[in-house]
Amino acid sequence: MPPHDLFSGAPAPFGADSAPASPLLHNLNPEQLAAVTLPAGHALILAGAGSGKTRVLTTRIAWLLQTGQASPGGILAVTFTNKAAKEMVARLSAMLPVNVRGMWIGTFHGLCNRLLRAHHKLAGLPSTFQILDTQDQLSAVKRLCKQHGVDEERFPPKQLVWFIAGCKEEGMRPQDVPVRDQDTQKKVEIYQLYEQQCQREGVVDFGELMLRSYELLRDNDPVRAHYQRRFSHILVDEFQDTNRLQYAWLKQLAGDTEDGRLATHGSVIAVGDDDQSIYAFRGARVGNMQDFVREFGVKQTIKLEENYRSFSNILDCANALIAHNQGRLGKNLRTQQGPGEPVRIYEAATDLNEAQWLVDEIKSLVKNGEIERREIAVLYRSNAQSRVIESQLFNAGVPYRVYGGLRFFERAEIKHALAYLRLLENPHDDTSFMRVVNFPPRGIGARTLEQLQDAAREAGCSLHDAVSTLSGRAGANLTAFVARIDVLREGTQGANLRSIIGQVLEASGLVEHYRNDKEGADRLENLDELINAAESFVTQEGFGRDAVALPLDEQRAAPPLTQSPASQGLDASLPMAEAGELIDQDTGETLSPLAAFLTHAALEAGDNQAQAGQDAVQLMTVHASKGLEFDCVFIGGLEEGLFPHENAMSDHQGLEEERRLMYVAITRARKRLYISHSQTRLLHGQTRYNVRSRFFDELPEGALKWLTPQRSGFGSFAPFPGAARGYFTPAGGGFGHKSEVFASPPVPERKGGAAHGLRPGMAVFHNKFGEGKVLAIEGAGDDARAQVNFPRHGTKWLALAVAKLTVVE
DNA sequence: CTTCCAGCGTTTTTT
DNA sequence: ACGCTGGAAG
Repeated sequence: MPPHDLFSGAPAPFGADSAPASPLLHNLNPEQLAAVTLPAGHALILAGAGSGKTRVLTTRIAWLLQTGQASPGGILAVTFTNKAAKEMVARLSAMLPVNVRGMWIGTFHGLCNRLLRAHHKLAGLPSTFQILDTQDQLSAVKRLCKQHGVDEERFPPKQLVWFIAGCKEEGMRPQDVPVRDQDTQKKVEIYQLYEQQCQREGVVDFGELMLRSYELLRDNDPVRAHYQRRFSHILVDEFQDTNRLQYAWLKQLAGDTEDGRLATHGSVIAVGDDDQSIYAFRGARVGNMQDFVREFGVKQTIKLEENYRSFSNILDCANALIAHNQGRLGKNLRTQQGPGEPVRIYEAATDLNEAQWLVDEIKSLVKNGEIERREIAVLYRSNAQSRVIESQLFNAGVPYRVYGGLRFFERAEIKHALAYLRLLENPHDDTSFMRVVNFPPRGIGARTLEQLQDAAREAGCSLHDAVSTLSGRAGANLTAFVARIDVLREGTQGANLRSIIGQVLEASGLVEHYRNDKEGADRLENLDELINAAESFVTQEGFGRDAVALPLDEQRAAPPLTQSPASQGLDASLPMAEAGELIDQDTGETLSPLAAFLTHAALEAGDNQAQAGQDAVQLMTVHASKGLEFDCVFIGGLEEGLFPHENAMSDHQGLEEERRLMYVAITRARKRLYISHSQTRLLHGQTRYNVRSRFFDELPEGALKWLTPQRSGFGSFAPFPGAARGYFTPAGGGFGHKSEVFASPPVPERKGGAAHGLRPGMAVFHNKFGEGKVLAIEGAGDDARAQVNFPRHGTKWLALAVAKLTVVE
């Protein structure tokens, strides 16, 4: 990241200007201005897509500081992603010459980490506690299952991880989980064992980070009182994505509950958009917005409805679509821009054709110089859809970039290196121990490790400590391994981060191992990159050098924080100026660069395959696109069962979330939007016949342009689109042989056509269920199944070899 | 310890 | 269809 330009903002004198005169407030619309200059108190800001939400948040902070209503130390701004937090910091720095390091701006987990580092003793954690990511957590659970003889068939570790994370998100410790059945009973037992294991090893998972710091605040009156008094202004981004625990955490910081009502200090500003709530599946609770209004007695709700991103045809689509959801807080996007181009709809015969059309369209857009490739995004509901599109882009030689996949700190070789580093910090981290004890291979087999684990359990100690209790030949290699780690720890005391990592990479044998591996070149490169990452981390975080100078006189701006006798002692021990550092509040010790770097690696897994600088088409899921914007957006696969996804279609809530997802997708586009679907799609190795998505019927006709003839109702298939325009000339690549599809009827039939003769949209009669409509057909021959909706019996999948269906004319 | 193969799962994802 | 995981064989 480039260094923050602290002085590019207007050089406004602090606290001197009256609010409206401040250059900060220029060019804000009335709603934005109202939100930025809200008087102290709690408020909800309903910020529509593209309404300048981040700008309002950052300007609000800047305004609070500039007018002397708050000092940097009094601000807490919390986001979900590191990206959002970084952007806030960057924009704020550009606005004001302010010491951003004095402010608590970060992700929920980042801030929790900071709290726990500062009060690790009160939180019951060792100062060296390590953070488990999802991979680590899974392997910890697997290890635990093996150790305790848990039947992994009945209780798949993945499911257990999900269960444990779910409990924590709801704020539940094992004893809080309601046990209805034996299965739950067992899971709770495993949850408890898992907790004990983590505690013994000094590690916390992401959920624990949140839950533990919530409990820290809840159970320690002076600590809670301190932070409540300190953070006079709390701002929450993407509030609709908060889960129950995060909301409870915020309540702890905001004030105490007195006879059922929240007695709060200061102000909490929650910014969110219920229409963009797309993370219910991971515990997000939109209901927190209503709860917030009720429990905080919110008087002020401000809606930001002016959209600065898209032309009105696009917004009309978004508004019309989302209007089909019930129970919204209510919001309509508007723009001062004109209608712009119509939203283009395309129907393809096959997923391959859809991809070919898309690539042709992209090529001509770029060729005409209308648009840069990086300003074109292709969005899809599920990752599986990217494959066809990628192959077509690749064939056509169009540069593209796919979001998603393994991130830097998640790669195996990086995790190996980090495991060694973590063992230097915390030798009792058994997850890390197991990861590298025999990697690179050093003759420590499964048998030996079983013995070691038994010994450790017997002695109630870590694997590291159990090694010395193990005697005989089996222990020799282990002893050497532990000795190597311990020597390394001694030898790197006081060394700088770069040299520590360098030594570890060599001494661990990782470098040599990958050097001997003929496919290890990439991995070596990544290990090199790890050293670079550490180097730039040290520079950025200001370890070993002075942090940015403080143009803002904190003493002058600091509000009276030490007035309460109850918390005076604590206040004295929590120096304001050091808010940005990770400081042990018991010893005053700051986190070592290595410890800080390991924390950083765990909390921020790095970019998703950034090939920065390359002018490439952007491919991603709709989820991944949230918060981004592009001149031109393609949304593919708008088919029943895919978007809305079949797993979400059955219930009302699921369907509404799918609709919000589509809303998010539409509102990514600035100028040009394409929505497409295909009659057939290859999924899991089978051709599926799909009906076009119901979402098409929820868009306003006037804003659309159908690039292919719109079929009237179901069942009648248009002549194959685009063939006359020469779209499907094989490009000479590996896919040319598929061109025969073009000559065949729009619905490609496998092996001489479907014997059953059914097509989606057809009306059929069933002896038991009566008349119904065919929604989809899957498979062929004896495996062929049809999804049929019967008005009286609902939607059913019927095996055509068994079910007697007759076509109704 | 490495290599191979069978079996499994396949909506969305951040920390 | 396909890629990853884990267990068994070499």
